[in-house]
Amino acid sequence: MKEMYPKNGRVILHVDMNSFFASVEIAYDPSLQGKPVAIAGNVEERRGIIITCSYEARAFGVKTTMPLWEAKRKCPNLIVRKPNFERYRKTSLAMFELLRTYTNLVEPVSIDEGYMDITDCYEKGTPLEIAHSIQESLVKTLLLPSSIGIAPNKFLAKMASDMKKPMGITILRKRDVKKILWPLPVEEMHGVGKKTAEKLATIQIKTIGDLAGGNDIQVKQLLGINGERLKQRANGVDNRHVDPDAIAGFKSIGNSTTLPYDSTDEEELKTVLKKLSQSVGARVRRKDMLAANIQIIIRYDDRRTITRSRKLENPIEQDDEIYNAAFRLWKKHWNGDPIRLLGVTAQELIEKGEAFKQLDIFSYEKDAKREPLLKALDELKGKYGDDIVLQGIKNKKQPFGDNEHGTSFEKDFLSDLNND
DNA sequence: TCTGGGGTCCTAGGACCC
DNA sequence: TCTGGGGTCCTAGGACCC
Repeated sequence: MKEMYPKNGRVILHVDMNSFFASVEIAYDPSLQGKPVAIAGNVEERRGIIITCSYEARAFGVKTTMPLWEAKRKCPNLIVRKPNFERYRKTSLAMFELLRTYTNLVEPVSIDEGYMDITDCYEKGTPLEIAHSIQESLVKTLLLPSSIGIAPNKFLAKMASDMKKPMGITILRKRDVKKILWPLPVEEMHGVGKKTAEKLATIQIKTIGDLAGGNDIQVKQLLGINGERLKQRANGVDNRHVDPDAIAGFKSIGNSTTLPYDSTDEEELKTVLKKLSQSVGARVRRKDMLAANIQIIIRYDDRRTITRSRKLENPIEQDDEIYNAAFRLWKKHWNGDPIRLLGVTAQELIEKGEAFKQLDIFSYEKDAKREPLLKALDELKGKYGDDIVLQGIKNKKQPFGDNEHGTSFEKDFLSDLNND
């Protein structure tokens, strides 16, 4: 059984929790067991939509993103709960802790799914035995159902976990790709949405098999670099590693809200912006980070959506700083039409420690190799004043470090010095 | 009576520098 | 007088996913 996979191949699991939010609510309130349960945003408002729902609700035709009124029409006995994100985050942490008892090579992808590389876990059993053990533990300790895909790479594992829900375990071998994946519509592929499927249809690519055998040049012309990747995946090829640190380097923190009604009321909108800025600020500070760029999102009553962003001279973290940046963007770019949704996002996040280092000019002094530059800096400072020199460094963006930017800056600086 | 909120990655054009 | 090409940064938007 242990020869199930080639010696040099990998064994990747994709663990996907079934209707996670609804399952967590049911785990907390067992009286919901076996009933049609849905989690919906804006429960009181006309704009509530289904975020997720139990399989009992799905049997009535209730689906994710369906407006609440429609879901209730399809399933009059639907039990509707508001989302409890704090609860889901905690449960998610517990779930990933459980996965890490099998291997450290666990890569969370979202709140309710992740990849595991169990290639070196053969002492714990066959891949199938390990998957069963994980699934049972998740039920026993957290009362949560899951589906698991077993495959030689991430893409196939992801496709496999989708095949049997709920509580499924599916093995997808490379040699099964032709028989199992190729007949499926290309839209079933992870990474292919409606637009990409439409584009592919123009060159007669309708199934995953069509894409696998598609003309390289045509596909690339149509979809760019993504086309090449998708074609490889369609052929069962995916060399991405399971990276446990991938989630650590998150790129942005944002909050947005759909207003109860479309609004042009400046005071009202300012209050919303302020609230959003506060919540973003709290989250940024909790992570000990600073934001070097603030973005706002405006969605108008006709669903037209614009984003406007601004890079900041100095990274920020405080609520009022974020609000000021957001307000200025809003003031400048709002065309006066009724607004349906507002959002504030902190981008280009840097860790506080890192930010300090970047501004710490004296770090040069610790590095003997920087001696000539340090002298040059002193000379420049004497000539133009500290402020101007520091501003010059800032504008170069990459003043320090041993990378190529640092080196080129060093050259720039010295050549400036010689020319002037 | 329509379609939430949290993200990531990619593309493309203009500014600017060399 | 006329005028190249490469590289990076910034900004905006689109596609996709859960």
